[in-house]
Amino acid sequence: MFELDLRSRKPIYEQLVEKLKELMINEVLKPDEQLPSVRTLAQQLTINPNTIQKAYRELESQGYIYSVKGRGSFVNPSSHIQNAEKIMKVKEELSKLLSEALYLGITAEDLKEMIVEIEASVGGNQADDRN
Amino acid sequence: MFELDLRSRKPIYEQLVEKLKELMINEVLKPDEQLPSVRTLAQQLTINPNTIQKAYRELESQGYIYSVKGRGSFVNPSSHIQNAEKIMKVKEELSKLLSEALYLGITAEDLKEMIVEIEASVGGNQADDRN
DNA sequence: TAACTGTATTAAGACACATAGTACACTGTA
DNA sequence: TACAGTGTACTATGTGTCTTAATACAGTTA
Repeated sequence: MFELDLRSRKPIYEQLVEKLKELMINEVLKPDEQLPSVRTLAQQLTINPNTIQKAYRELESQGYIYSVKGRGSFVNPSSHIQNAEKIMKVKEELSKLLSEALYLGITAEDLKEMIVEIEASVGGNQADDRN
Repeated sequence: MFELDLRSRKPIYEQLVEKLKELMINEVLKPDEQLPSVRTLAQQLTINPNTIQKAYRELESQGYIYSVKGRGSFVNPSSHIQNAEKIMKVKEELSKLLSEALYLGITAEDLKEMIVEIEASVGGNQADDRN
């Protein structure tokens, strides 16, 4: 499914959160699709089930997935993610990173171009998904 | 000078790196200006000098400051930062964050507007600083 | 019932973080 | 030359997080 860097200073469960987010954002994992169970994914990645669970718990608290005891964990449609506070956080992070990029000499035009490319690759199909 | 969250899961030295970067990017700390010594800053923030040193070492390895034994630590002009690898990293981080922002429903127009605002606030004075 | 799901708990080890204390080399100045 | 200030290095210690391991319980599905 993906690879982890066990020697990284970044915790495994955080790497998992990032990778899984990526798969959902790029719609490799589609809305309401079931994620691998904590045990099977742990076996595939040869890491402890508790570590998977920690990642799933984090993803659920951020609104990216929902879990049902006895059934499994599933991708939450992006339109269902609680937005108010979450969007603030992302914007703050973005603000820092954009400032740094400009400081390093990346031009505003470069940055705008990045947005256009990412928007195209990720598919602009969220507009009609809202209710 | 600034505040730290000692109870955060984020290490103090990383918070320091972020805050100091911010001050340099916003030109509160100007090129070749001297930073507080590890001991005085440690006293001001009531944390250990070793922690300050760790932050300074990190900033130096990233090219943001330079240190001279016996004299002090100073802000490195942004045009002197080695760019090749560093810009790649920042662009990768940006790419992830921009994808997430779009996924959460922030529009490309919002993002472009952010860039314009940040560019204005940070001062577009880097173009004529290069050699 | 049986096999699968999520969830919770405790214990242990490894590792990074932060502190404390000490020491050395270098620079600038009285 | 002294002295105070600077960066830098090292060891030791305590603390917290991460990760693993082993169980256990509750709910769902065939």
